[in-house]
Amino acid sequence: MRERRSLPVVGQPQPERADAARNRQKIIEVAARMVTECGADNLSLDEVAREACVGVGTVYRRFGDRTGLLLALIDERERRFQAAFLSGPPPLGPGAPARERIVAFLHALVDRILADEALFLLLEKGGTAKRFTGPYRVHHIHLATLLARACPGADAAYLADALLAPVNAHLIARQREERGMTVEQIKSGLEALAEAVTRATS
Amino acid sequence: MRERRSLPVVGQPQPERADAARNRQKIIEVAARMVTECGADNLSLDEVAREACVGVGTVYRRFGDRTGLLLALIDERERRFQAAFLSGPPPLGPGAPARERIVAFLHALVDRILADEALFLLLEKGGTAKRFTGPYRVHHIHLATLLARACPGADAAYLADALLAPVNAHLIARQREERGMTVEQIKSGLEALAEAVTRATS
DNA sequence: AGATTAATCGGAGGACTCTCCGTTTACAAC
DNA sequence: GTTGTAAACGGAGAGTCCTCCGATTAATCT
Repeated sequence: MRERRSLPVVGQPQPERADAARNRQKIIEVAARMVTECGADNLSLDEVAREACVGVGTVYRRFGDRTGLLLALIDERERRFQAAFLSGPPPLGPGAPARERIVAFLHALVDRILADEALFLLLEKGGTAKRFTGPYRVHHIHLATLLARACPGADAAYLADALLAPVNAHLIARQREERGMTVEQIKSGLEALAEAVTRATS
Repeated sequence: MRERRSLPVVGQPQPERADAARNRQKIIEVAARMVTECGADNLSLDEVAREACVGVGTVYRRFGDRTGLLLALIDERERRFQAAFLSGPPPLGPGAPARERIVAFLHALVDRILADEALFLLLEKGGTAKRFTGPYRVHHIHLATLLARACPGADAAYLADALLAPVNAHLIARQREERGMTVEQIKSGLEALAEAVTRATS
């Protein structure tokens, strides 16, 4: 047993080996292409591996499982979205009254989900574990913070879950396809909900 | 080509053949037992078929797919629940003011979901198609009717979706396990939501 | 350069869902 | 009984997800 070759830098996650990084990139590219080409629910990880010229094992080591790959595909747009509500211009970002920010956030979230609809549909099929692990947690914290400010005394954490629950790819898809609702109608439904909640407890 | 042997009785679905009925029953029994014994997420239809001494094809012809079997397992308790809110004693059944019935319904729905928690968790993983095909549709119609009475002028159909959305096995499981909420806390969160909605638009 | 070693690779294999279709069987009519 | 036929049966097989582990290789040390 010898000493470690180099001291690990705390806080800096060990950088990936060159081949690993290359493969991660290639897998993401191939998967993204296949999703836009063939629709997302037929996305087979075996096929992704084949098209990317790597073994199946490689896909799973890099991304853990199907859900992990989905989260990676969602990542880029999601970061922009998060930047927008955390530090962008009002009313989505800081600077506007909490109540307005809540409505702006819900509207933007609808658009966000529609932009990656197929991916979110797939994501929502995964087990509880990861479904609330990715973007959801961030959205929840943000909304709960705004709600705590807009309605002091209420259970902000619960209300955040309750407002987030109807903004869900499966439900929205069904409202549009089966009940013929437009995006505007959905947004104003959410707006009414948000206003009812913030008015009731202030 | 000969005439049909007997005239089909309109409205009465052709009765199942004896062997078919027997197999359906046996499959349901076996599946129910396996769920209570081994937990529900490890329920393999191959294994159900083996234990029930039928071919896999039989399971799929009887129930269509995994979700179909799940719905059949849920069915008995679900019927009792529906009878309770459609024609049972108030405040859940008819006779109480709409606003009270809404709260009573949401509370009862939480209990309903917890009673068959494992089954509902599985059910929610299925695609959009069947998830909104089974109990959901009935719950939605009922709640929308009550809402239309309690808040005339509002979009009752949308509000029903919005109130139903947070009553969802995955979310409730997470609220309890990860955030340590009690069932009572969840119920009073829902109650606050329902009151905010019905107050805002009346 | 050459050696060392831990990280990475890749694909065989197990378990699962669901489909297809040739074979068997329940039921009704005679 | 016998017979005809629509319905039901059952299991092989295709397509998936994911795991495991021996072979390979990138990065570092001398």
